[in-house]
Amino acid sequence: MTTAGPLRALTSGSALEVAPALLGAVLSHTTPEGTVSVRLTEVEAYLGVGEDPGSHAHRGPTPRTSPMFGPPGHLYAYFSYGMHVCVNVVCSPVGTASAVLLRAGEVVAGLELARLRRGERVPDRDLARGPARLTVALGIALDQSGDDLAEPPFDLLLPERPLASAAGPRTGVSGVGGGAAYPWRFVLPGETTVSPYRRSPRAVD
DNA sequence: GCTGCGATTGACT
DNA sequence: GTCAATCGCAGCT
Repeated sequence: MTTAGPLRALTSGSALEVAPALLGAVLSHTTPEGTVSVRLTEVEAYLGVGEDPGSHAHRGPTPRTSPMFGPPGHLYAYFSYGMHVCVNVVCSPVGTASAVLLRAGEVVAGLELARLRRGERVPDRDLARGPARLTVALGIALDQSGDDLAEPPFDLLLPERPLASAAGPRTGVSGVGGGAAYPWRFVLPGETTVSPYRRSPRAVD
């Protein structure tokens, strides 16, 4: 494991390079209640303007998506379906707007606090399985969008060398072919905390 | 100004 | 397996 420093250099590349490198990384978030750490087991890459119709940045910056156009290594959080918050790591030079969506992970520290946030009856492996669940387990709020992941209350530890990963179709993306047209979902093979694949309800064949 | 829809989840049949 | 909940944003009138 290294500190978040190298993240700065790492995130100057394309989301397609950064996404697999983030697998196995441990993201920590500290609040007055305590610290929760999640080891990332599943991520998804999103590119910028004109490159990726599934990306929020596809049509250019808006107040919501502006953090995606900001410096790399920062957080982009957005509100979805009227009730869920999902988090991305911005990983492109200023103005490029590519990012990596954190889809699932394994809670490796702060288990009790994560259980408190997610509910006592939730199995441990489900605590951070799914993008909105991961956000809740970490206690990240919408107003933290744009914050620097290399600064407190955050910490991001990267694996010393990239782990073996597998690529697959993106989930939850509508349009022709659904997410299958963009195989930019990366997982750690064999992990039990990888979220079940679900095609977008509106995907078109 | 108004309408439709989404990078989802959890509850229910 | 199916379905409702819920709201900000993009696109259109």
